[in-house]
Amino acid sequence: MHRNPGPRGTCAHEETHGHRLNGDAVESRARSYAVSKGVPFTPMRQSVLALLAASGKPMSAYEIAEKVSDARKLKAVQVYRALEFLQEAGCVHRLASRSAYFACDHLHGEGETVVFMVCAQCGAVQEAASELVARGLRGAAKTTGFRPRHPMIEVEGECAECAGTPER
Amino acid sequence: MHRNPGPRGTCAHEETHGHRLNGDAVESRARSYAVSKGVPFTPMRQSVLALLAASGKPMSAYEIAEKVSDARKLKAVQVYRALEFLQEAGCVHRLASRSAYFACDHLHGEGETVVFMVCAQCGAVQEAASELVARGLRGAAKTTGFRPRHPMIEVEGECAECAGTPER
DNA sequence: CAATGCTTGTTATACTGTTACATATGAGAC
DNA sequence: GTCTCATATGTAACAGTATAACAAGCATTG
Repeated sequence: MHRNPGPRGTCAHEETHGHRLNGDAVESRARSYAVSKGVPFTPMRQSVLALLAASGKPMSAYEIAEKVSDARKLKAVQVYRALEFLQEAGCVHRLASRSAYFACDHLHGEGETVVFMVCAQCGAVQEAASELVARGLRGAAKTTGFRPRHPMIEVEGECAECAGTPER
Repeated sequence: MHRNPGPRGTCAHEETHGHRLNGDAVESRARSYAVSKGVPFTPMRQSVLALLAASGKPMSAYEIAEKVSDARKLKAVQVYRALEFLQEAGCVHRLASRSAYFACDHLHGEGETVVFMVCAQCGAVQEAASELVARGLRGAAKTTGFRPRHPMIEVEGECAECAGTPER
């Protein structure tokens, strides 16, 4: 499961996981963050996170608003507020390439460079932390003095499942 | 007629250039593309490209519509149409993280992995083609069978100029 | 000329995200 | 208890981004 090519020097840790995630784990991380900030983990936040975690795929804020169907129809702004909290908590990320949000149970380290691989067909997201990519970015940046800030990168492509099912 | 930058293999070729670009070069590439497609390189397309090339920074479609100031006020939809052509021609890229478009005179090879470094402060974009990043992505993808399609990645950070001028 | 194919002009609309303000709720201070 | 304060929620309006649909223009070609 874990490939570790281990190119010399600093430990290159390559970890990958798919879109099946542990809802309880991600929620407990959100709760911890709420406690650390002294703010409540409200039902609103819980609902949005639970929906994203259960879906396992990126959703737009308006999709979320529609599908958080505990009777009440949420307004987009409410969803955005919940998402803001969840992003701060590190439980949810935004995919700029799709203007969509998805839950993630991977606790990202401080300087870690995370790669989000987005399937163009089914929308599933896989994450991987790649030290090799991180080094490549640092190398590219060094020549111009650029300082990478949020090393979160998105790559479009085709997941294994969709590649195996060409014309659906 | 696409030139394909040769040095490949295991050798990591790192090429970088800033946001000063050659307006004539990028326009002639657009013209070549137009010829190859048998469509005209119209004044509309020329204006949008010229503005982007002269600015050297990413601009939103609506900004472009305002600033293409040859008397006529462009509608957004017209700008989007021009941008569509220019993106196909490879002269303009879209920055998903900012919903902005910028001109680029770098002819990207087929399987090349390009890194766009976006300064969070001034908005300037620097490009670099990194073979090391490409290898990292392939490695990360291989573990899950993911096939990267459009290896164009965006990294936010701080450019050397802005880093040297902390509070402007 | 007529037909075709592409570009442009115009209107409308959908999607994404934020501002502003009123109200509610919960925890501590008195 | 109740006052106060900070935060969360509800609501409306709006700003910004992007596309759809269709009419009209302008080439080139048969």
